[in-house]
Amino acid sequence: MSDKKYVNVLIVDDHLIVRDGIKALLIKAEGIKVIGLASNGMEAYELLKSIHQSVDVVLMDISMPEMDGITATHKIKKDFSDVNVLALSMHDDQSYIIDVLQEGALGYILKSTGKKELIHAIFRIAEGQSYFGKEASDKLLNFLSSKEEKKEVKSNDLLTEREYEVLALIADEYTNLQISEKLFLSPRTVDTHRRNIMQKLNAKNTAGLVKYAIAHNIN
Amino acid sequence: MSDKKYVNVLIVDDHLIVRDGIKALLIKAEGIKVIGLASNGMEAYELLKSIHQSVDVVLMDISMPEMDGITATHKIKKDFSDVNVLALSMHDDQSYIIDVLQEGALGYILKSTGKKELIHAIFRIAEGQSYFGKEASDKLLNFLSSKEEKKEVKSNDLLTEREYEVLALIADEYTNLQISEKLFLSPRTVDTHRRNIMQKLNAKNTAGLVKYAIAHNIN
DNA sequence: TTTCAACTAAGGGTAAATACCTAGTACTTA
DNA sequence: TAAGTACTAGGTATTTACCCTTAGTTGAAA
Repeated sequence: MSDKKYVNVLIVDDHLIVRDGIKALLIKAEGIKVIGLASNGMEAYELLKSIHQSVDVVLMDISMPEMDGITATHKIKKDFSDVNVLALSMHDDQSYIIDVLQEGALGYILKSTGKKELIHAIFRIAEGQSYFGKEASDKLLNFLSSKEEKKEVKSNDLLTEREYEVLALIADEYTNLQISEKLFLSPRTVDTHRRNIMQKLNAKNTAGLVKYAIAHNIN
Repeated sequence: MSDKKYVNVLIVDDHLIVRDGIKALLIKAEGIKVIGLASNGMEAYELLKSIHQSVDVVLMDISMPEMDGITATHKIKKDFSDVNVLALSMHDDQSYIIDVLQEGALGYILKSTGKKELIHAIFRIAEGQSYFGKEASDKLLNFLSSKEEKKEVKSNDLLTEREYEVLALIADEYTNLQISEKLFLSPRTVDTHRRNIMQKLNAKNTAGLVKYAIAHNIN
């Protein structure tokens, strides 16, 4: 992108107002051009199929319906490795940061970041360099200094259809028994699903499950 | 505001990018002027102390640190009753909608709403009329047709300091026993707090508590 | 065609949460 | 000074969640 005139940006966020807002923000920034908008990971991926040659930076929200930002980043880097991803999230949870960076995002900043820092980050990412907001840096250092690395790294499989279904009902305050009735399953099966989900997500209990469900828009 | 030239808007949201984004959005809208920004309810309230005469509409996010949008709306309508509030949220949970409307907000729209609808809503609210996005309308009808009205209405007390503290730890995946150790309490006391919180929030179990905690930025 | 993942289900536990109840102390407010 | 609220904590019980393990079926992929 060294000799291009603009950094071409694709904004991915499920909230229209946020999307339009960031677009309006970036329009006034010199050297940046918003060339696309998508409301979820799937849409972004489909859009990139036709315009990936002209996209320099994807501004990627993490929590979205249809396809979340982490999955989308994975698919994008797999198929369009020349497109750089900057994760933009409200969450400063260590696991999201780690996850999306493992999928190939070059940077991570919070939505509570200022306009200046956003623009700076976009230019950095466009050059193929990394950029982390303060919170992301802290969490990263925290992660690197802990010994849990391997454990966490290998636990990034997505949930299965059935597991998503069960998780959604858990987050909706259903008990295992109620879930089993709703899904025509044995309570023991629901119990098994529940514990499998907990293991996959490194959740200690229901609280952890619900936090994941909300962050990933599962419902 | 009938003979003013502009609808003066105050934007309240905890995410700087969202705040700046909406501002950039509205700047291009004819007849609307963004005259203030605040990053939480407390800041908005303090700001209104000096400029409430010139504010027509407060665009109020629901989930914020320091002081959430529901509490802020309450304080604003109490002290500056001529200022109209339009709630702007990512959540379409019935309880938030009901809560903020009970505190005096005139409208409720989601962040997934489009720019056009946002601007339309702002003009409606500025005129003292109500405006609800589709999702809010649906939930409202749902609420009105249910018989739980009184039960829900009377259960809007805020939690106490201690209860917030306990709730935060619950959402952080601590068990009652761990919480009791952290706060130097008897496990029975934590249990009592937990059940009191559940009653106040109409939560059925831990899942309900965590959902509330996240939506209200308790941590 | 066998290997694997997803889905199903159960035995046999322990730990934790949920429910209903009472009750003391400390502090504030009417 | 009486009433109320927050905070504390216990008794007693049931229900639900959580843990470890095994295992059958199905369908898809290697």
